[in-house]
Amino acid sequence: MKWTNTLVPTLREAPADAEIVSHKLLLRAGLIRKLAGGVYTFLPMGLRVLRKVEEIIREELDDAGAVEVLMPALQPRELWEQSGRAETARDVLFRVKDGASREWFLSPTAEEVITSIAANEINSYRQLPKNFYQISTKFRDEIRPRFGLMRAKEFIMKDAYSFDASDEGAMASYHKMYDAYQRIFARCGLKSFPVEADTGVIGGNYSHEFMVPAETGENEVAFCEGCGYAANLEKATSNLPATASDETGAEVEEFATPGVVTIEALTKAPHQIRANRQIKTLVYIADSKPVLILIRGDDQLNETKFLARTNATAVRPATSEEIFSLLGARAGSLGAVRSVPPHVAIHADLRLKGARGMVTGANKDGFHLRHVSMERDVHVGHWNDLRTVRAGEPCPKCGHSLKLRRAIEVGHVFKLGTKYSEKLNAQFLDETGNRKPAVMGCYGIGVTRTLQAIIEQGNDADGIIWPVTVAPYQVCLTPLNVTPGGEVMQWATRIYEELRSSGVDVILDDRDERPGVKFKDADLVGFPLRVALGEKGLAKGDVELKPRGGAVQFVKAAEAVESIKAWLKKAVEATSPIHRGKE
RNA sequence: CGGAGCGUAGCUCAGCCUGGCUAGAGCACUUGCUUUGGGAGCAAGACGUCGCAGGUUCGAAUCCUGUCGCUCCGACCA
Repeated sequence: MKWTNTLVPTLREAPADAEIVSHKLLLRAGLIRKLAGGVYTFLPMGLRVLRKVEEIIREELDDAGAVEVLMPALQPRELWEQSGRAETARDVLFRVKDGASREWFLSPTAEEVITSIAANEINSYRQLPKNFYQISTKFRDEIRPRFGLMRAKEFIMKDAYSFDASDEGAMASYHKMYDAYQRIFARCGLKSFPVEADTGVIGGNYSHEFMVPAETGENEVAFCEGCGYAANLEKATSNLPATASDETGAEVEEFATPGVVTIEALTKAPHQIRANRQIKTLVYIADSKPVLILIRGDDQLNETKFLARTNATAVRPATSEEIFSLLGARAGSLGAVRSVPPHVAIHADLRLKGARGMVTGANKDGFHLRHVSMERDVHVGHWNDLRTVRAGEPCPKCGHSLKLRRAIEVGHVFKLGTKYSEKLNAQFLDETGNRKPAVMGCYGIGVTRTLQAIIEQGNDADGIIWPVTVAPYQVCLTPLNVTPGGEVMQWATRIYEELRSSGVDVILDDRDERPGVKFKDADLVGFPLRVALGEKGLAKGDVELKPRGGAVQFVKAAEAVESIKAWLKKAVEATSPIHRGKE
């Protein structure tokens, strides 16, 4: 490709609405342009990267036995009603009506469609297992699009769905995808790591997210350097000792605490009750039913864990009016010992199990209770791990100290089970002639997000540093004098043609610009190898090879093509350290 | 949806508080000359519905009201 033939609108300054480095560089390097919040056009350089990431995904998934399909973005509303998600996913669904007022959803994902295909086309265990994938535009009405491609209303996702005859088969499919993901991200030059993820109402332990460490990531991950344990903070647990029981059987006693409405305030004089001796009482509404949640005073509720432990589809904190009408007291004086209506379920964090001599609200404004024993005084209906892990707590597997870090979620693998196959009748006949629902898994990769994560991970003050496997062009040929027919252009053209005919991805910067401009642009866009040709060098027969972020080396012009190919070969190998077990 | 901020040239921004002549600068763009190994210099030029609508006023980019859009924090995130 000749530079003057394509469009690479680089910017010296980043548009003011870009906040994080990868977003700025996407704009400055001319990869994308914004049409509206969360909606972007891919310009030639951006599209080339996107296609390369997609191609890596295709190669690895095909290799892992998945097959590509393409499902419609327009999906009939009725299908989503069948799965129940017309309601549960309503907030993210884009709805459109056709001329006959029929309602359609723009696909945010495709479990419904693929499962209906399976329901119609897969009838026998002989056809299983199957794994279908597609790479397509997805739509989600994100409340708040963010950071360019990181969270967009319209984005490109690879979604895959596996169908198996048995649970063991589903696990095998799951692990195949898990392994493929490791290779995909490694080949994209990304340092990524899998973490245990929340599985929501479906339950089970078979969900992993693939994370790219980044301060700007929207996820927080707990991990252990001792044994490799890693989990999304929404899911992470730790191995903390139980709450000590200070005291023996004294009766519950009310005491006045005027004006004290926080855990913090109760730790101070005159009460001086340590936070870990307090019970925090939270009121939530789970699908319109009020519930009490008890957490130790020094702990934080993990809403995701709580949601996963109820059968509710949605939970939210109760409003202050709801709290008052339920318990007759305001937040700050709440407790689960007295005046709790019998229909209200009480959930408690496991860390409170067996705790005695605790302090909690009296459900009477300005009063608390002391000498509270969880077992004796509180009717806990559900004991679960509901707290949020903190850095420094012992790893649940090996006891080492846990660390926390922020990360970008680029992929997710999930064992679904039979939830969708049951609702949408994706059944098959097994060896014995019995009708069974297929056991499903689903697997997503945010392709556009992955692209941005690569930039977030690979950049410096000069611009993007692309891994050679996904760079828009692997080589940027930079003649410093573009006079037609001149010696520099003659050499540049010859090398350019030879590289192209041997399949090297090369862009020829044939602009009549000063060298500084060309160098700055090449660095900004981030081509892995820049080959500069100037009159001075050519007088000695030399051209200059400069890897992005590396040192210059001179090679003879006549040997330039071979040197470039050799460099690329090494670079590709270095980016793909994980080799497939191919015969 | 709650909180905060911002909308002036393709990009970055000044001007607004304290209303006043023809609305500015840098970069980018066009033409010419010079320059030519890390975002050149000089000269000339083109580019604006000051987001939009209404109001106040002799007069509005500037003040007021409404509205739309964008960004950030929070809530939310199959």
